[in-house]
Amino acid sequence: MLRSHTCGELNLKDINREVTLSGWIHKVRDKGGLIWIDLRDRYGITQLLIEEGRSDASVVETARKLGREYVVKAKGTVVERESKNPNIPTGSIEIDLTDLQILNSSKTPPFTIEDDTDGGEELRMKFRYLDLRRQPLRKNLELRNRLSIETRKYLDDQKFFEIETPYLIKSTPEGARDFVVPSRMNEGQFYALPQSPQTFKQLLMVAGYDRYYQLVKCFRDEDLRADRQPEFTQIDCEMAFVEQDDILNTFEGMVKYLFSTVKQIDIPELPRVEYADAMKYYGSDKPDIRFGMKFVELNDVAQNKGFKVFDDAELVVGIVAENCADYSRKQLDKLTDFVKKPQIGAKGLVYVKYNEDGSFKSSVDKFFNQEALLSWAEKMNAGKGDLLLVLSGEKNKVRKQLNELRLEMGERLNLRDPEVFAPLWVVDFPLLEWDEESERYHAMHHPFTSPKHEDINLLDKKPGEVRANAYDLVINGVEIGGGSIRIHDRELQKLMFKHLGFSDEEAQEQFGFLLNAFEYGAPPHGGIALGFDRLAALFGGQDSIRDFIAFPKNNSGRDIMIDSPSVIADDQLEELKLKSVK
RNA sequence: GGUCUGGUAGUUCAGUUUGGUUAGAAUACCUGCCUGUCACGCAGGGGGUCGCGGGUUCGAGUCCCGUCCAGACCGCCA
Repeated sequence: MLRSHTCGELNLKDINREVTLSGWIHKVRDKGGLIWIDLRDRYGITQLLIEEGRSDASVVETARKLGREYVVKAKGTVVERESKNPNIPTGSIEIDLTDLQILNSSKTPPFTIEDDTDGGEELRMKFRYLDLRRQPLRKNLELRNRLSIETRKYLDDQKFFEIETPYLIKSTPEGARDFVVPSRMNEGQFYALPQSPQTFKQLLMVAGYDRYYQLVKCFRDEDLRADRQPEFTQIDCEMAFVEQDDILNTFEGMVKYLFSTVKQIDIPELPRVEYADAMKYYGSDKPDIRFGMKFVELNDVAQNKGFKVFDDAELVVGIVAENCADYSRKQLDKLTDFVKKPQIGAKGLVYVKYNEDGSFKSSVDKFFNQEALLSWAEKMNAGKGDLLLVLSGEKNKVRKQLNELRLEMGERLNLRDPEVFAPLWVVDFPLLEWDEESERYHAMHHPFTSPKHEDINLLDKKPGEVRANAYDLVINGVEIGGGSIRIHDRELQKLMFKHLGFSDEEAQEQFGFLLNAFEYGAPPHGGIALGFDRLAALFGGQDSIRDFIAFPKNNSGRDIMIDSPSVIADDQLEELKLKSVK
């Protein structure tokens, strides 16, 4: 027998029990006459005890040969420790060894297998199987596992049906770049890996499976980020015979359920914020509402006072940083540099200090007297001791810039606690979005999203103003999910394709299967997809999804452990007709 | 495609601003001592293509040019 117990379960109730443990050598503390060994497995650490003179000589001899990460089998008796360690669950006992066998040796690992490892990012990726031995990574995967189980439980309770959809599908020009797979049996033709099972789940609705879900891998050949991987997992859902509220309520329920079962946190009713308001008050379609600092537009009090920068601006807008009037010149310069970074692109930053004595000190004192600045403060609901930060410029740009500044200030003022969760729905997204490059409208969500009924007549005249039955789930400034009520009418779908610049032929060629299906009794339907990796990272309090995926890719889309992607052999290429025989 | 930051011992970093003797620290590793450790302690030891290529210079880890790699971000991500 290799083990009778794991390394995480023995305690005082097991005293005198004969046990066999197997695991990895975490640490050896050889005190001369006494040797302690920390034996580690997935479940925890148990201390082994060897006493020179009393323990078997062969056990002492074996113990002195051990190195870090050796795999051993250890037999002995559970005894109470003379000096206990309150920091670990097994800290009151140790195993008085009678037998110790080396099951496998190990090279010295290139980094320490500790919670706070000395290993750098790249090295840990290369030896991912060692990194995964560390407790923080193990806990992340445990959390991910918990989330997937609870997600399935909730959806199963709600009569959802998990159905797998194919990974080898058809490439379409809309959306992200596809990963493609050559077909050996169909020379010169390619499959695409799904960016999402979108059309298949809609076809399942036509087929009558009115509540579908799938924890599914999706693939997008786009550049990576801390929260973006080329292959990622979605909780993909679709429902038939529903309106927007039915979907929001169902998945609001799921969000609450997950927070309650996995994090023991009660989430109150989710606010529903219109896209236009999110942009107006937060400058973002994924606002972080853990803190206030909402935008206040200042055009009426700040323009026409002789300050040309403001007078020429489409929008003058600011935020209030509470109790920051004592910011030094240096701190304000740093904030100015921050907004002037090329990635943010503001021309400058106007500040107004509302001093404790009621006076104002600003970067625009030349143009605005105390009375004028007081009117700003009143409009912004600022009090004594507060700092007003104001940007101006073209509306969409300045909102984006102030969003960055707001998040930065939230960070500086510790208002973005990773253990506080503030989910919300952002609703009424625009249906279409102008794309400068291709000079046509693109679907903001995807081409199957239905327009709001009352806005359909705007499609021809003002397509940019048409709102969609589309919604995002946003938590702590992270887009966790998005969905929409779909089009289920063939003619409306054809009309949408027309507005997206598809000819009838192109629409038929690429999405004919869907349009055809809509002729056979498609029910009203809609759905949502949640980014599962992001959800796990959010629950784990981290910004990067990488350590919530067992084997992630690096910044360049490479797996540096297995060294992929890689070149393939000539005969493989020939077989796929990707290379002609010389 | 772009911007920024970094690459020095097994590992994590300091040193580069202002070129100058034998490139340091911590940790890991090895040896010895140590009977209540648990970040064990003490003493000693080994360990370097300063990412790579070129240039400037009497002299380059340090300055210049190029290049590769990694990370963050912008573009991109329906």
